[in-house]
Amino acid sequence: MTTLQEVAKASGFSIKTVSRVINNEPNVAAHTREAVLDAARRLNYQPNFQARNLASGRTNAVGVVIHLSAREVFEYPLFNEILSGISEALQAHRLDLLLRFADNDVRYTDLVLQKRVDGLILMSIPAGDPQIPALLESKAPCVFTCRVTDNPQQTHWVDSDFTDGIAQAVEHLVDLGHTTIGLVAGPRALALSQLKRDGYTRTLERLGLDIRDDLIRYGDLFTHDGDGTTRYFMNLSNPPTAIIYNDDLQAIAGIQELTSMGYTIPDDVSVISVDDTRLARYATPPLTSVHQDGFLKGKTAADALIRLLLHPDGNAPPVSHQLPVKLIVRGSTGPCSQTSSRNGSRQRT
Amino acid sequence: MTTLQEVAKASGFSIKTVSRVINNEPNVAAHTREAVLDAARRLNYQPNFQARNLASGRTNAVGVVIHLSAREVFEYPLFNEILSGISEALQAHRLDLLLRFADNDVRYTDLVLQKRVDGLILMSIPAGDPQIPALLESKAPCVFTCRVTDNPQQTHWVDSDFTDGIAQAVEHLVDLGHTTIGLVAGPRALALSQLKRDGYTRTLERLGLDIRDDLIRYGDLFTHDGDGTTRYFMNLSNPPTAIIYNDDLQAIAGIQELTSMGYTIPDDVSVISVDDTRLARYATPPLTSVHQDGFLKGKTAADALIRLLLHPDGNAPPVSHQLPVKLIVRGSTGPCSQTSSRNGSRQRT
DNA sequence: CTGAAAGCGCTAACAT
DNA sequence: ATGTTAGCGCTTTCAG
Repeated sequence: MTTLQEVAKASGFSIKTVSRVINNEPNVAAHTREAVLDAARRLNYQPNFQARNLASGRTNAVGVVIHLSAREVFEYPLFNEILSGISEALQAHRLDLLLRFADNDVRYTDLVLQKRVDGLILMSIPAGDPQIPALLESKAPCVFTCRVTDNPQQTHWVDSDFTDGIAQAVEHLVDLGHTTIGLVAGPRALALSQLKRDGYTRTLERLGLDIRDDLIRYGDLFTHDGDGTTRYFMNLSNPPTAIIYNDDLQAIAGIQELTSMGYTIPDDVSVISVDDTRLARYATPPLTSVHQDGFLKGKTAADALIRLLLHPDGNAPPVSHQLPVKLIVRGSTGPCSQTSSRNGSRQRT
Repeated sequence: MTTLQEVAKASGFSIKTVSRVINNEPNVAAHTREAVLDAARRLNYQPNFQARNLASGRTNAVGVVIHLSAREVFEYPLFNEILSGISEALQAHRLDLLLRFADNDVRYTDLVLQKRVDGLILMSIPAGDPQIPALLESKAPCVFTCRVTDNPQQTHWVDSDFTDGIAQAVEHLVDLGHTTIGLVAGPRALALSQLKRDGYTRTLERLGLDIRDDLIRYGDLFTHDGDGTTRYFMNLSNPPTAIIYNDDLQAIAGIQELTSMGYTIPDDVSVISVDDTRLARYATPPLTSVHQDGFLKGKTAADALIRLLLHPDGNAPPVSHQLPVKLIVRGSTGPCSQTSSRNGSRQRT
């Protein structure tokens, strides 16, 4: 292991001059620079990041924290897209990417408190997570890829506009004649679940349709419908003719459940999913889905964090990015087969 | 930021004693330990990893290097499975995971040379990669998830037994009456391509069938068949009745190409893919595929690396792990529709 | 059982 | 344009 010291000795210059050359700082004579670089090359010098980091107080690494297990993360293509976006943004700034799966109360604040990374991108952190207060108090640069509901003003975040997404989904279904629509939101503690609920109720209200509490369910992410939500819906005395699931995986599981119960999709029940990952396209039938741009989400979050790292804006107000979403219509939605008094008479507002 | 120094002062003990307590070293009186821990808690002490790493020479982080772009990696589910396995193994040893996408000559040797990580797991590195020699020379702990053909003895590796996998695929096809089988291997520079070729030729030989060079093609990974291999095959004067593609994505693209050319799968052409990721199950028709266990591959590689980190076995011979694979038969393969003289008369060896 | 001193390899003032 | 001097916060000898 060659050190700056040794390069200094070999080149005949001081350690500081060598440091300047290695770090491409100005104010070094051209021939000095050459001589130093030559010595460095000869000795096969490599700067030691540990030392550099300790002395400078920076790590040139960013932590990505996901509040799920590695398996869950990698089973759902959306995270891959997000990670891909993050990774691309970081690479452009030569920042390293430290991945931390924080399921089961795994700590993540130590990443910044122990100076392992310069900042964090946090994904799917539920409201009320006990580590959040300490994190915010530490003033470490952080960007959340979803809103943390209990600290709305205090964090930078980037999120997709699920309220609008569900609104588009509901409108599409109502256009097809559906008036009884089930909504499977995610966990209550995630902001996205509340956003979806808002989009659902507001749109039904706006279109003058009834809102039934028994048609709104909360649940897990990605769960393969082990919770029986689909069965619950279809066993209601007045079951929905369309169901909006929380994500593609849930929708696929829901369709399997519906099929096993004897329903045909979309003839008997229309199904809409959210996220529109690759899974939506490969499903049978292909899913009508609310598309969100995972790559952009990741890139936007990373760029926001990079900005924080470059310009530590003491107390500037948090920045938020709301990304647009778009309903992609495929084969899992169709006209409502049940004649309904509202059918055909609905007026668009 | 609280330092050991400050905890020492607050607790009235020396910095070394505090260090011992923090690191759970023996030879500290119980009440001393209590007093120190108490002070540390009061001051909200967090060890600084940079300093600890610099002093100890270890980083407690492992680098994962993939010779593909972030997009490519995350588009293909196999890598997710591998990463998931790696991540799980590392987490058990409280090692951090640094991800590096090394497409386009991105450097990765600096990760170890500059002491950012303690060791590397390398994926999909082609033979002849110019960074390999320096890496091996540095003696840094490394595990490859595929064999690097030009340094067979010098590296630890874990790989799936593609030779056997392709053998199983060929046998299955021959059982179905196919005697003209196309093979699309990966890039020539990857060991897995050679392994597949070996499995192909050896099995045909063993079964007494002809080996035609024009039925073996090399190509990229995951390419969506922009290279026209499928078209090339079908335009041969004696085209194959079955094709083994390099991976699930290629097989899916191949099926699309075959379909657009008017062939029906599997009635006209049988198709087999390798990897058996989720994509294989969702494809239409579902793919007959050579399954490899990505999670296990990742976990095995990480565990091998961890062993190297814990027991730096100077010059012990490299360890290799060959993981079993298994052909999963689904709907993309069927009986050969062409009458052939060999049909039905073949004897299993 | 506990402590003092000497670095790890680099950066960051402040000289010159 | 170049060099000197302190540290960064911790671990590691080696002494008590």
